[in-house]
Amino acid sequence: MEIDSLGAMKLSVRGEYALRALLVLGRDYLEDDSVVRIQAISDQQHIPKRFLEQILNDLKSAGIVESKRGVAGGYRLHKPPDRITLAEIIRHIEGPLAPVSCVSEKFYEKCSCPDESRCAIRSVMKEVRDSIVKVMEHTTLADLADRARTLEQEPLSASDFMI
Amino acid sequence: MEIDSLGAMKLSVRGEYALRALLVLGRDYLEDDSVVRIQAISDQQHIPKRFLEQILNDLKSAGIVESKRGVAGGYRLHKPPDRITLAEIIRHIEGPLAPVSCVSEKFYEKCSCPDESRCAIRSVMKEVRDSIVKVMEHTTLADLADRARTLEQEPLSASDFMI
DNA sequence: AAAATATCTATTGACATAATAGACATTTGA
DNA sequence: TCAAATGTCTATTATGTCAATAGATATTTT
Repeated sequence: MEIDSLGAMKLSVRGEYALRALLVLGRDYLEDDSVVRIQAISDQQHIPKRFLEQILNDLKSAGIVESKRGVAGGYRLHKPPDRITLAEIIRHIEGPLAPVSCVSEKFYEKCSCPDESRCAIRSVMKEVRDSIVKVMEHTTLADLADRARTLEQEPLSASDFMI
Repeated sequence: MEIDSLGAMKLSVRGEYALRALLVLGRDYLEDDSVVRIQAISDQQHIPKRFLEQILNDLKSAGIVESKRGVAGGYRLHKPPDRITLAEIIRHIEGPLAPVSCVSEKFYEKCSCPDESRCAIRSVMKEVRDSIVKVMEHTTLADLADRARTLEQEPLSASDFMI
């Protein structure tokens, strides 16, 4: 293999930060209009603050979060956490969930293979896509927050060190 | 979303070319030592020849293909197509199959989140990883070649145009 | 010896990513 | 009313990878 080893089907750091930030907002979500400061998220999740600004701003334009300015300002989810799926978040931040664009539902692009409609690779990639989407569409920020709460209460198991 | 839209969990073009080239070698595989010329693969799959050289050379160092030099030279699979999985190929060309390195079996890397062992995102990403790996480990070049043969015999179905 | 092929190493242009920076707007509350 | 703390917006930069290209070399067959 090359020196790089960056990874094939990988989330960018930006996408990872987005998920981490939204997990915080999902956990702290209340029906009133309380907000969480960027600085708090940045501290808690070790995310560069200025970079996080951009990401949250981006998520705002997607209608996923909303913001309040001023001295008591900050961010909150724009809709309840059980109505925000991981698929929605990642599609906005990164684009297609599919491993190749020719099997993407939302971002289809023709590929360069000789006959796309009879491409065996494409047909396997469709399976991969479906299995990724199944998890991502099914999991909401509320699920994530629940899971986080559960994990916090559990003792550390040895099997969690290396997987 | 940003202007880019390159995609989150995507295969690189290099990886796609590798699969397409290997599919050709898988289909043409014979027990004798017959080889396929780079030029033939390049023509058939519309892959830039010089780029394909690099990719095949890389696959050779992985023990996936072997080559024969000289005027009747070319490439062939180093082992039977039913013993080469897509996972093996992509891991060599691109690295981890996991969406985040902290859930990778073969390329584990620590991530920057506060407590990896209790990270809810990680636990979801493990599910994603497992479902990707399940397909990739299970599918061999022989499966791919079979599938290609089947697809070629089938009439074009309308549903194959847009998915 | 000539022709056709693979091999190796280096380099390039384009692009995206991740991060940084500075100027600005808004809100609160002292 | 002003100052302080926050979010907003627009640029810019450093870095790195990807995809492709190029040139010189080695090997094999005829």
